[in-house]
Amino acid sequence: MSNNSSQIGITLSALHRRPTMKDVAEAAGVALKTVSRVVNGETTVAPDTLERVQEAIRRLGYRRNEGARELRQGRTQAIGLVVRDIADPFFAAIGRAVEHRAEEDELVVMIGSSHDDPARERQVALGFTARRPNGLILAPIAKRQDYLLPDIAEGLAICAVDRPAQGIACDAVLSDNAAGIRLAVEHLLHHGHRRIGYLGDDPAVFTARERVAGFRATMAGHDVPVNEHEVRLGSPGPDFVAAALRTMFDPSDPVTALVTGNNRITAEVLKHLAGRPEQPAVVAFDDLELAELLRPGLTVIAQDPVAIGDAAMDLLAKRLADPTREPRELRIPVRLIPRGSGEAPPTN
Amino acid sequence: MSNNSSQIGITLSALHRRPTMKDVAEAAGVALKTVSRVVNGETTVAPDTLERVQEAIRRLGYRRNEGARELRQGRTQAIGLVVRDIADPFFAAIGRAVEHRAEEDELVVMIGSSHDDPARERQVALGFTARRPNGLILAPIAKRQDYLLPDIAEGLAICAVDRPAQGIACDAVLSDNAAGIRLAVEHLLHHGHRRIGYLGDDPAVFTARERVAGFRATMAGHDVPVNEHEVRLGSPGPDFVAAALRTMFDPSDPVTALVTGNNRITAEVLKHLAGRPEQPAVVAFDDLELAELLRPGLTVIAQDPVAIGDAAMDLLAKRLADPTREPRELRIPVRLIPRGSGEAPPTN
DNA sequence: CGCAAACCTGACAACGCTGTCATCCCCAGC
DNA sequence: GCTGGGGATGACAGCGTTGTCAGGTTTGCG
Repeated sequence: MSNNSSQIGITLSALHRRPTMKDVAEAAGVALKTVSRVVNGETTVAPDTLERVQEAIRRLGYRRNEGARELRQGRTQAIGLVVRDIADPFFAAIGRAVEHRAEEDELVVMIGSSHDDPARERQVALGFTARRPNGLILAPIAKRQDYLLPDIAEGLAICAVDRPAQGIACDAVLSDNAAGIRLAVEHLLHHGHRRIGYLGDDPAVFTARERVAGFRATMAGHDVPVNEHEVRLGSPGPDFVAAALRTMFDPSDPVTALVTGNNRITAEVLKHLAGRPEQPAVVAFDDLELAELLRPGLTVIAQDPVAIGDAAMDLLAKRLADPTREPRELRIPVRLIPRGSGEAPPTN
Repeated sequence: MSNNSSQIGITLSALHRRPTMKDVAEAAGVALKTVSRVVNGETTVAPDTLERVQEAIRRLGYRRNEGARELRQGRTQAIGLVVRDIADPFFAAIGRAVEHRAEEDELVVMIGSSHDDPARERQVALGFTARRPNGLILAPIAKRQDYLLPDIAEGLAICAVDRPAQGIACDAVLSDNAAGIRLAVEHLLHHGHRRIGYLGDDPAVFTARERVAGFRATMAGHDVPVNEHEVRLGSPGPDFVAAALRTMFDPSDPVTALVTGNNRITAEVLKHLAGRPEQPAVVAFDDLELAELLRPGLTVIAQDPVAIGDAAMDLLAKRLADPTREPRELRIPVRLIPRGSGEAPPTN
């Protein structure tokens, strides 16, 4: 190796070159192709040849170079996973599911976060597709994903999660956002609340739109009027939440319950409520880790990220098997986990 | 393409073959090698040639096949990351840091979980190294990692995190476990506690040993006697925790404070304490997401997973630059986040 | 004008593997 | 003894890229 010269000082096993099929073939006294047959478990190898080759593989510690194999075959046995933030428990759980399924098929999972930046989404996704993976699972942030069109044309299977993709025809796995909020609202209505406030994310976000629509639809379906100043949408943050709560607790007509539209808003709301006299019933979209430790308890609408990841892998497999199939949009059910909040009648 | 025949029904852009450098070269009327020069930003290309090639690249939508490049160069521009569970917030945060650094260097991150299974650790790690990545970051679970010796000999940079690796010489980045527990104990001692219980993980776990050793050392350093039945080590779980608490709250001589050795134990302890009359001061190793929402507050020893991931990437870079350097073990400081618990004097 | 140096370009091999096809051998069957 | 067929093996090309080296053209300068 050329860099041996710069490796002065290395003692014994100075940077050994990996054994290749060629090395194994020489050691076993067979042709390279025969080694390939053995490595790939083809059955047309005579027993004693097989034995000799396997022995040489063991002796040299040979392992197949997947990169070379994949170049030859035109596809990398891998799945790209682009999420908004892998440190977000929701996406981490999706990642776990994807990884679990990938392992069964001996696929490598390449992971990256967009951190809600459209340019990064694109950069990370294209960085993955340049490796020619079998599939790409993507939590879309950018307005359009049409930068993936060439990859799709070339046979890449794509599945959107959390939000649908735009500008490309691909499968998608989404939570049933509206139904989740319906569960939350009906839980509160059922226990006697009528003055219910809603705090949601910026309506530019797809899921936020679906959730607030679910809120309005459910309230309307039960003939409960909604005061517009009790439906507040904005970027989660202390200022937004503080202002929203101030309006909702206007003494002339305070709400008795709150529905929060995502976990960042929930956290902010709970922090604010700790310092306020009003203690409205809160039902939150998104489960919180350790929510069962909170006192009072917090009733939540839990998404099912593992089911989402699983379903996404299913859809990828189906698309790889039949690239012509119609793109499908799957809705994963959410469920209400009652932990006390909203189960007492309104207190004012 | 051979599979065009099976693609009956595809309309317009039936599975296009990706353009290669050869295609670009033909389109631009230059040699393949010149395209390579342009793609790699070499400066020895005449301005008008450059222009022609770039135009052809744009027109064909050419993107370099990283797999082929990496085969040629012998290394995949990638980092393998094997953690215990990517859905664990601690490892997810390490993942985020690694990914962030990797992105700067245009490295792909391959991620996988061992789920505390030595065989899986090995399988996942070897699956990654078969792709010849630049580096591997590993949270060791298996007794020994010597299955990686061939990869090391071939130039793979390895860095252990969370726990040291065994059977191989490699860098490691660990939390300063003993110092963390010292902070916890001294926090309690400082506020008047003397009867302090310790609940830790199974001593088979490296970090658990370091932490309980920190507990004993600190108590001894302050001349506070330790009752053996108040130091309980075992696999986190309801039964273990319930039994441990029963002993510690023995009416004849109950503890007034508890130190918990990891987050699973902490969660279990808090659940149990909610149903008990005793309300000892708890200081926990590992921060909990949303711990600030808990009432009463929970003082914690927070590890710094982002710093761990960062440091691991640093060490990999240094090792790649100089494969002969001595392996180093880095200790990342932890810090105490006071949130109220343990700040009042003992109540019994 | 001549020659070296600098610059630009391309032919070719190789990275490690697999697909295709050819070859060889052995034995059954006539 | 000859042919056919099937099983075992190997030679070779090629996946898409980059490193090496050689060749050709231009420029600078004595």
